[in-house]
Amino acid sequence: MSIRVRFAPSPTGALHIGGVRTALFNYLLAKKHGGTFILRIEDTDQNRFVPGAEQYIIDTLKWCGIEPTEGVGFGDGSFAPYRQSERKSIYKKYADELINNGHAYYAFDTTDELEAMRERLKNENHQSYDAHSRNTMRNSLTLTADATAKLISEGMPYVVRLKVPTDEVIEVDDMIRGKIFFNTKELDDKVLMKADGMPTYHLANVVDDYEMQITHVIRGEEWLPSAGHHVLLYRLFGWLNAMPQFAHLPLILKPDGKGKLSKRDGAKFGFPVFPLGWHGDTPENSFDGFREKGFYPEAVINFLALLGWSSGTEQEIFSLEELVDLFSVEKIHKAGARFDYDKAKWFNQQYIMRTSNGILAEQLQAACTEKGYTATKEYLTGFAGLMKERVVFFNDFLEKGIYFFEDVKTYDKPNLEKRWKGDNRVKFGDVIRFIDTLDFHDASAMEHAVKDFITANGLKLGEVLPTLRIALAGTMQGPGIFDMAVLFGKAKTIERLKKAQTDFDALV
RNA sequence: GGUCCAUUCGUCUAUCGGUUAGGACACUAGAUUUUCAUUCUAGUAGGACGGGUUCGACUCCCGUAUGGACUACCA
Repeated sequence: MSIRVRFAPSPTGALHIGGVRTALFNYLLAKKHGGTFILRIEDTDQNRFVPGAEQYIIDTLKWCGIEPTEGVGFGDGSFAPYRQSERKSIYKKYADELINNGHAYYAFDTTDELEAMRERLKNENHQSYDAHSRNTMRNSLTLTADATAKLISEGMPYVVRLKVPTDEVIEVDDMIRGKIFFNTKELDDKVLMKADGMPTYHLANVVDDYEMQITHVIRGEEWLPSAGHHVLLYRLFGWLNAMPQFAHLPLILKPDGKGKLSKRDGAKFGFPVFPLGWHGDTPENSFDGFREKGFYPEAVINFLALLGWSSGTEQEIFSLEELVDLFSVEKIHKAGARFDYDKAKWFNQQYIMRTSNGILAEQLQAACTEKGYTATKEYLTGFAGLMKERVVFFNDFLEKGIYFFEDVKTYDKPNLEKRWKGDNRVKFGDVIRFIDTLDFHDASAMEHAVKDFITANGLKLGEVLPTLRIALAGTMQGPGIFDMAVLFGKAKTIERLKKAQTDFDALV
């Protein structure tokens, strides 16, 4: 049987980076075995539904290059619909089946009654709606069949609850953690159908995974505690032989290790926690994502893949294809992994350095257009070659390399003051005139010629060279002086040098 | 409180009973360079604790501690 996995997020806002990793691991398992990767939208909570969230999920998967083979936004396959809100009647059917078999029941308790029950049980270990307390509540177990039917016909709101059997052991076999056991006396009577007619996660998830013939459920560790309920449902439905294999992924933790990474941590720690930007209704609810920050999707994927998984080798840089090839659920680490932004940056830097100058030039062309810069492909190719080892984010190219596109507006005054004096200052014009006589094609030849000229004229390399750099770039940082000069061309270089000479005199 | 999960350098991890416990990020130092970056070299740093099992334990078992998740008509 071929593998079928699903990524099943809830459209309650921007997709968290942890969700992206869950999607990635599902994708990797599917691709590795030539299986099917499904996107299912779990929109059963009408109160938390956020417009645009579904599209955000689709856009994210596309940007990351981990596209599902079927599901919302990716084609119908043969198991549509993939939106749970469109599958209500299916859940109703199965809930009824459970009720008819005595495995579920109607419950009419109001919020107040539920609170009173919890208050009453405060001093006991079982504070929940379970085998201990259900006989004290208002439900079809304590009411007669007639009374129950009457309440329903009168329009009394009700939920359907799972009737958890007493004192049985449920075994969950997790691919990452091994066997986990739950005693049903610790399990509560989970709500299966809500008063609004929508199923809860537990019912919808199990029903859909069964109906969609899911073979492997890869999801976050937060689902581990309710996995017992899920296995119970498979058993009660008689689906045990079709039950998927479970793999509960370790959580992605905050950098300080205190709890799982949450969306507010982005602002708190100063890095993105979302793949793409999100425009909420208020500025506080709007965030930049990895994409806006200047990350490459390949770097984000690589980084996320190694957060909780390792190939077992010492290789760190993996293409998606390599990840697919090497992936195995058994190699997933058990413990939670802290989010390490420094490492994420390192990955991005690696990807930028490994991207060809030609491709970078194409990407830069678009960025330049946005900023109103005009530059030839040839110029941008040269620029990319000079700058790519000096940037971490793609956005750094135009920020750190602004002087490749605009005139130098400010000079590094402290560093200039140290050198703009004596012979260096006096003979700077001579240096410019000499440079003007050179051929601007070979940076290394220029460098030798200028250095010879400098020493031959009794000047110091350590004084002249930095001033040339500041003249051309305004800053002490950046590519080789003559690499820049060649790229700028003679006219622009000489123009900048001459202008700088006047500016320097005014400044220092 | 209860249930469940976890625990190797600061961080991400390798190790599937016998290793000088390896790599990467970060950090420090040095080399290279006109600067920055890249690159290279070197260094600091680790098996939570206590019991077992075993000839031998980071590795298996138990306990403790610590951390985490869950404990909604949210997912």
